[in-house]
Amino acid sequence: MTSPGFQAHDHARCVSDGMEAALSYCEKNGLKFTPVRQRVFEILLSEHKAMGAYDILEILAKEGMGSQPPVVYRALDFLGTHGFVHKIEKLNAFVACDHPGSDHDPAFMICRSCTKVVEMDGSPSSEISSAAQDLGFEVEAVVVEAEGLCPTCQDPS
Amino acid sequence: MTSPGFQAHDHARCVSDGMEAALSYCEKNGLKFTPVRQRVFEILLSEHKAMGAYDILEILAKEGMGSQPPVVYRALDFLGTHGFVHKIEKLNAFVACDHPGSDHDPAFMICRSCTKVVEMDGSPSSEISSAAQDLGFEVEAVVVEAEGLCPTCQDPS
DNA sequence: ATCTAAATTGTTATAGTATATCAAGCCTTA
DNA sequence: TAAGGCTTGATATACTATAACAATTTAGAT
Repeated sequence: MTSPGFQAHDHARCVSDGMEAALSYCEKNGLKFTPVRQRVFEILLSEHKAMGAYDILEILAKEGMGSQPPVVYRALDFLGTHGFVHKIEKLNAFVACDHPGSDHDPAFMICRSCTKVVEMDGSPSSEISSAAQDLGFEVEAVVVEAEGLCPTCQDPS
Repeated sequence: MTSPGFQAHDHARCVSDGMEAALSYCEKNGLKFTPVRQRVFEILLSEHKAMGAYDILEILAKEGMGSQPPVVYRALDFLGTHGFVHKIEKLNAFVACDHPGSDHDPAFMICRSCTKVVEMDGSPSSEISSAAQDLGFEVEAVVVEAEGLCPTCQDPS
């Protein structure tokens, strides 16, 4: 599966494929993909944008699926642990991922205008690992977040 | 000035050199390096660790330099704008930098055990720029934060 | 079938991080 | 010295996240 980047694409596929991948991953691994967890993932899948936990909670609340912060944070914790969503540290917000379970260190491009987020593939930066090695530092996790303007938002067309 | 990395070093020099560099930069550029700003910078220089805004505020308060959040956040904003400190997004915390004014995109190694932070030099990751170019994304700022264990903390000596 | 243990959810409360707003003070310079 | 701009003081509030414990559901063992 290749990322559509910032281009227009058949987004319904993103949602259904992502959901299916997660479902089958959970089944294979004996994980409980409960209604709240599914719904939170679906909400995040519905756009390639980062959403705050409280934005998600608001939607859940309207649908009667729980109205207190722990509900959404617990779902996000589950989804994050199993690689279905990632946190964007720069924004204190969350995005869906479509590589369930893979233990990758993601790297992101974040448009500061339309807030769309694209996940880049490939382990970020051998430069980091070599700098770390020089200092004897043992890297366990890496946050890489590039903020800027997506093609559409560069164009005032 | 080469970074001492995670090694022992004459830390008094870090503080005095950092302070001096900031003072002269402010003088050159007509910036007001007021007492609160200086003190906040000094507090952050005093250890190569990230500190939360409220930790800093607590120290300021004890010294009678202002006891409300805006005091410290405004100082941090000033220091950040002019490149004296950086925010560690992963920790919601701040570290001193010793390259005043340089408009660099810093990259960090953060020890999760002792919380020491080392800033790496060199623009992080040409891999990011090339991936961005492929998608037509215009990068304005990059966050790179590697979390792990420093040499000392790997050793249970 | 039923009991038990573990995981999940509900709920309340609170901790931690950050900013908006407006009033007051201070420098600078014209 | 008056005017304007930057800096600080102070109050209030918004936003993000977790602790703690009770209630419920689920899955497995007997």
